[in-house]
Amino acid sequence: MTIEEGQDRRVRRTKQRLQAALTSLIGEMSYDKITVQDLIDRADVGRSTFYAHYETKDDLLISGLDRLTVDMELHMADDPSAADAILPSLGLFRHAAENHERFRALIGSRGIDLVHKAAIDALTERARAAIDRRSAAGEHSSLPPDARAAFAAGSLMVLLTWWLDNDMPYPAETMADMYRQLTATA
Amino acid sequence: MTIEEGQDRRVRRTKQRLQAALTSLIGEMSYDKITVQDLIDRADVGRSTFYAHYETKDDLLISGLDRLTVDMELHMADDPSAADAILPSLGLFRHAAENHERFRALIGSRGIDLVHKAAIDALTERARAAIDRRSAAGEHSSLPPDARAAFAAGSLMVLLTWWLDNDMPYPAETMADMYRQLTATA
DNA sequence: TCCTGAATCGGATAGTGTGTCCGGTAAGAT
DNA sequence: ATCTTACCGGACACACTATCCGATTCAGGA
Repeated sequence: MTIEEGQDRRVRRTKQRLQAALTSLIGEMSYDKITVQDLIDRADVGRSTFYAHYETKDDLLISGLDRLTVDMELHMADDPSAADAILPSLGLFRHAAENHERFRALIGSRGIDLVHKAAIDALTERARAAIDRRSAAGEHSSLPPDARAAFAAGSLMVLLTWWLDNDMPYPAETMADMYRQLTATA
Repeated sequence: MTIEEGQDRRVRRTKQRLQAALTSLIGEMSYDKITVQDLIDRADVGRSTFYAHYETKDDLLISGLDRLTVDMELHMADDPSAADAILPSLGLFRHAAENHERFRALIGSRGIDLVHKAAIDALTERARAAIDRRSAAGEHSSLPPDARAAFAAGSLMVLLTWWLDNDMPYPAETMADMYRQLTATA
């Protein structure tokens, strides 16, 4: 549930504020230390108002996640290698580099597990589609497609996490190359 | 801090009880729903007694983790392919198959993130050592050892997780083979 | 066996956070 | 202008945490 158009202005404003409060707070403290009280204080919104829109703190987080995954998908589509790779990683690495503050807070070993999992799910789905496309095109692999997809998505996240954790010691292009090399056999 | 020898019998008994209570409860409900009250009820131990030994619930969990990682290491050492692979996976897959209830509760998408991370850390360290050994033996790789280690550990966990989540549709041997194939270029 | 110190009990307590409720108010929609 | 809906804000019941302390039990050495 991203913020939709056909709602009362007040509703949009409130959701907007809460989302902003969350991202702003995530930058300051670890996610699980954030309380609902913190959120409504920062958003300057009444307590009951929060619960009128979201069940829990996690709910608010997940609501905002759509944008993240959509963004990821979007940037992966721009990748010049999108055609031949199961998961075109260059666009993703570039996107992560551009938004590294946000990405570091959300993904990575100090990130939020919920987000991490959501990202993996999105990537797995994409990988699965690419694999099916390939096999429809006549490519044969002895490995089960599910496992290949899980591997492709998981190992990409592993590299991305490592990269973010280590302050991005290489350019996005190098990372994409690394990923391609490491998963060449898949 | 595993349960050590040189302590008062009562201390050992208490810790033993609490550890048992935790593992037993993990089998019944998700880890984050478990409260300290649940633990001391199940262990039949006073509240203050719990806090005399552990700071928090996580503390208790982490204390018991040593055994898990040591077990993993142990079983990986028994692996016949231990010599030539960066991470010998067969022993691990077999060990996971034998204790699949426990492993499913701890690792995997429905598992406990803390445990997952601890396992990755242990594997990464092991992989790092193997890589250093190789490079000392004259092997050259264009990829940074840190990244290789993170990739080896992470992708092994990905496969293990996928395997456990999907009710182990293949024997451990097949999984180990899969892992070897998928990471052949590393 | 007896004694001493340590561990445990158990119940009280302060503190924090959650989630719900409701009457009153303010702001949007038509 | 009026009707509708969202919001406020404070109160409330509840759950869980973490600490404390006097009383009790128990382990292990003399």
